[in-house]
Amino acid sequence: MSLKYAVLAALLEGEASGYELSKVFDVSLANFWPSTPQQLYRELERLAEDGLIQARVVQQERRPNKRMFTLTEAGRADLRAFSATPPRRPTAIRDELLIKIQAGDGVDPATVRELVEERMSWARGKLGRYQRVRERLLAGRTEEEYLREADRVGPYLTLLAGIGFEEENLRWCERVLSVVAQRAALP
Amino acid sequence: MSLKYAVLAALLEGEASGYELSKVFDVSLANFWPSTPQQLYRELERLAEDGLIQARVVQQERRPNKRMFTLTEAGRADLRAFSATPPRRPTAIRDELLIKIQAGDGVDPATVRELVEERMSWARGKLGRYQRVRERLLAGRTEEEYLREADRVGPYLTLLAGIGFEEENLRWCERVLSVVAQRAALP
DNA sequence: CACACCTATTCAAGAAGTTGACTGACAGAG
DNA sequence: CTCTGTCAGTCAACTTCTTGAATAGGTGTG
Repeated sequence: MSLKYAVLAALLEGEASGYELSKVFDVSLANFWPSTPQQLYRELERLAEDGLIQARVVQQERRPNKRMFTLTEAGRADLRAFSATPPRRPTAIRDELLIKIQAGDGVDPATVRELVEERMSWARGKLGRYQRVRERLLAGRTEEEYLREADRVGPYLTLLAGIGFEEENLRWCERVLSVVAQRAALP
Repeated sequence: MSLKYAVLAALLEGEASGYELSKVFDVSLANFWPSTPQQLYRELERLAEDGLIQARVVQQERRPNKRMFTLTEAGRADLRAFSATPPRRPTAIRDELLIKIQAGDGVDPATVRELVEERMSWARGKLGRYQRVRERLLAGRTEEEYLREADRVGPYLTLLAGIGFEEENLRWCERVLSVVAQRAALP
């Protein structure tokens, strides 16, 4: 149900093709609303049917044709209405690693350490990508300037959420490593 | 696919009925693997069929009968194997509020503030419940003592993840409030 | 004493999400 | 010159998840 609004929100950035959206979702919205290309294409189909977005076929020379989608006024209105109402469902996190850690007392400490370190390097990668997105948004301005001048701050705020989440993730991983190390050193 | 292991991990705490599990999932595992009672009952069915858990019917006087489930040795082994392999899929977060914030520049600031404050009070509630679980686990001991003495630290570590997550959530909310307030004060 | 909520689970239907393969042309690396 | 990768999608089959309701006695609230 909310994928719909995630797509509409992504289109606030301007016209995009399904393919472009699937890229955007990968790097930016993936943080809080993961979805596969297939889901996107289906959703775009539906949204176009409902008149919330408009499709326009772009003929291309040496590439497959593509359909570019734009928000309609109806789409904007729907999105605004959605954004002004409280979420019906609580935040859902699904993290396999946490299951593994929950049951990890039965596993040898070296293996646990590897799992956690893998997570850490992944989180660092993600943080790096977030930082690059941040630079691009700021475009040389300080954060203060940006927050005063920018038309929209929504994308920046959600980016901060992503950054904060990964940083917290890293702190937690450190904690796990230290606990595991200490226990491994005992009897 | 991983609900399976979430259930097995929950049964490490000891025998439980489907109903009890659905409660446990609500307060503790809900943090990283949400699921509805229906999913649990189906999963328990399957696990019992596969011999990873054992069912035992308990006749009750003034209550409906219940089936209590225990891990079998096969279940324990399967869970151990799972816990020792790297997660195949990355952490997935689904947070409607973030969509609303992403598109929130079109909404009036007072409404945004309300949404964020609602989230904050919800997060505080969750933190409170986590703290109570923490007290129960520590059972009067200091954290250090607990980490040395306890048979299992997995549940404690995932609890810390939940606490850290909600705290980070609150920090982010504060940030959003301050940005929104500052922008509302401008032209 | 009425009404709502708790225990304990099951059923059915539908929506949402996942997986994997297919098309077909071009661009760049080795 | 082959091979991999990118662009821009579509299709089908499948699994998982969500929603809502049914059952039915018991316990607590106002």
